[in-house]
Amino acid sequence: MNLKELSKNLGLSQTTVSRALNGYPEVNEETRKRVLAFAEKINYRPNQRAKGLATGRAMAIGHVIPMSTKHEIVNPIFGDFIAGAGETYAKQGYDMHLTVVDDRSEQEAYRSLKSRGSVDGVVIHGPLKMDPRINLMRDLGLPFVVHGRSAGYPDTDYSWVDVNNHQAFVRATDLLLDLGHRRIGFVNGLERMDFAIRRRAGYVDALAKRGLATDPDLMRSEEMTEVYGYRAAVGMLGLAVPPTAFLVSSLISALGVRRAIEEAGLKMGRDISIVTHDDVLSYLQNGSDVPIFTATRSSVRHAGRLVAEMLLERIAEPTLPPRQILLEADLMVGTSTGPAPKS
Amino acid sequence: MNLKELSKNLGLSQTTVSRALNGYPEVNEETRKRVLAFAEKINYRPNQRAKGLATGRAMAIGHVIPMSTKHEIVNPIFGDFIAGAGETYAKQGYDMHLTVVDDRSEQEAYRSLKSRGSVDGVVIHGPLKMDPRINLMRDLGLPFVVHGRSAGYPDTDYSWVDVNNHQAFVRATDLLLDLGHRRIGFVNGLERMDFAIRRRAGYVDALAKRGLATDPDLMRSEEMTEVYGYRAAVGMLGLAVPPTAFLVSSLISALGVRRAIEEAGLKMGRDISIVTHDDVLSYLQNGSDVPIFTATRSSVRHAGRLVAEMLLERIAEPTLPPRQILLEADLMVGTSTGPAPKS
DNA sequence: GGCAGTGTTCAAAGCGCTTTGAAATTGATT
DNA sequence: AATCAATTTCAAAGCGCTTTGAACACTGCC
Repeated sequence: MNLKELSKNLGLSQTTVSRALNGYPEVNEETRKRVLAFAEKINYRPNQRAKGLATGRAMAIGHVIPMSTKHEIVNPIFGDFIAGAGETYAKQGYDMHLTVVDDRSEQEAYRSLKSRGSVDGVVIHGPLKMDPRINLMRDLGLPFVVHGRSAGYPDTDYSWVDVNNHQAFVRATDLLLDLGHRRIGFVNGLERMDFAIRRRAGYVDALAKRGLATDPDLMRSEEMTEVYGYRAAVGMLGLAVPPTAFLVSSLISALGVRRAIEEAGLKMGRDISIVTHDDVLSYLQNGSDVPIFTATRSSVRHAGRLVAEMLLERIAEPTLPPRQILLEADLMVGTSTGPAPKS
Repeated sequence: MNLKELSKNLGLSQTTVSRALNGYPEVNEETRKRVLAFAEKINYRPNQRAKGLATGRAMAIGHVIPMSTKHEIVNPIFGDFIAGAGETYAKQGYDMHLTVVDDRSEQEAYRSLKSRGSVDGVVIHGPLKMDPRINLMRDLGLPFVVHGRSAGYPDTDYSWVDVNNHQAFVRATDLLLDLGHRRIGFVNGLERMDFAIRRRAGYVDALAKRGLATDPDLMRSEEMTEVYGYRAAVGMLGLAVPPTAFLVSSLISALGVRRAIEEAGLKMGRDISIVTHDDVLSYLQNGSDVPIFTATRSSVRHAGRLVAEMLLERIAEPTLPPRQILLEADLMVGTSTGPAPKS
């Protein structure tokens, strides 16, 4: 059933019915009630494409998921982020449009979204340092919000929601240093990613503040899988002077680190400490009452909600200046940390 | 730039340009080349909504993700499934449409997708036993493919792609039985889900075949998180006669089971065995060369590709009879299994 | 009675595309 | 030269909605 038939059935013009349904004031209250009641009864819902064509708005938000052909990893935080954002979209009547692309054609994907008019705005995931997508979005005139930040652009130039990664990793490192650890293995994410750069800086700065130098043998950077965490830890534990603690960028990799530790016959929290970042993924809680891992914690789902809200706000008021939200991570003490063993 | 302007620039009618772009035969080859070249040059892309309105096809596939308000879990396999499906969609020019809904309004979400004309078909995720969505899809006349199956409907009545969960869990249980285990703790997923029912049946049948009874104390069913695996294992290990092996429905829960085992001072593969199901998630490989866990293995990403292919095929040929694919899981022996310890 | 103002409804145009049915052009055939 | 068929192009209608500008029906007021 479409608007035409609907209005014929009601003995009204399409105009009036459309206005009644969309809450315009120039409709008699009686009439509106009658229209709404009937529409409800027959379960009428306007065709989204036709509506979009007429209004020029897609009522949809685009998410582009790059799928590197090399390291075929799907970002594990993606599901939770989407869940948070999707909640907000649903509330405001927006749809979510997903595109999976191999990383070579990512820019093309954004262009295509714009020129085909499929979305009113996009979320930029996993920003790199000086990410070209930010300039691309500006050129395209497509509203966007970045989940994370992109060093190289002034922070106030675009809208983003980010965790204070630097601060979080300074605090995490400080905690380990306070416990007496001096050799801290750093198991970071891919350092083309902005977040990983900032975490590394936090780690390095915290060491420097106490006059400690970094040791390249104690710093790894990779896609954050469980196996990577395991390998990195095995490697570092095999050093002539192994670390007494690990600082890890993801709970998933931390699971791998723990595996390596236990395989080496060491006890986590006694022989060796771990601090990790925890994105509070729903299927991977960090323990229940007492956290397993001491962790910097920030919910990616909550970030998803915030990003979506900010983006919809920008779409509604495109002239507003860019907005930013910097979330502070909690530092939760769990059972994975303890004083450095006397050597 | 739209079709109207484009054709004006070319000195042709919209009709001809449209046909040239869409590969219709009744266009002079010269003309087609000229049109394609120009369109390429100015980077023209037809407006998707207008196209959809004119053709009646949305060129989009819907995925509805229920977000239970109670146990706020996002299915961890979702990312990988989407990656697989997205690949196929991209190849064939389809978009992906996501809706996040709380589970009470799930049916409404499907109705809405249909009546608003947002999608040409949908994928049904996480089917329950006798899942009402299957009948709903039929009523709506919306093409669909189920990822999994729904007991209660005849298998040949609808299209699905499923893993042979029963067979996989028979084999897994047999393996443990062959190793001499007699008390096998079963850490299953939610048993309203079809896959969990079948796995349970596999476990029960394998025991029965050897004349062994089930013990309710050794069977748990929950949402498959890490913490659940941990708690379930802790509980069972505390029994008067604890199990000597665990059969687990998800690698993530298996990580929790391992944690419980190690916390109890036991060694996995020697004191106690684990067999788990492994969905081959990209961020959670089951070890590298030698699997950590002995596991029944079936790639959810591959399933995503198959589901997408099947759905697009159904959309193209709606009169074709339903098709089914039953995937057999591999049984990979890792380091988590060994003979039952002598008691 | 005429006018302005208000409230309510409507016909028709337009969003950007596809597709139908007709027209124009060409070449071959009689 | 006339006819026919095949090839190529076009104008216009239509997809289902919104929105503009006009019309209609009241009311109250001079």
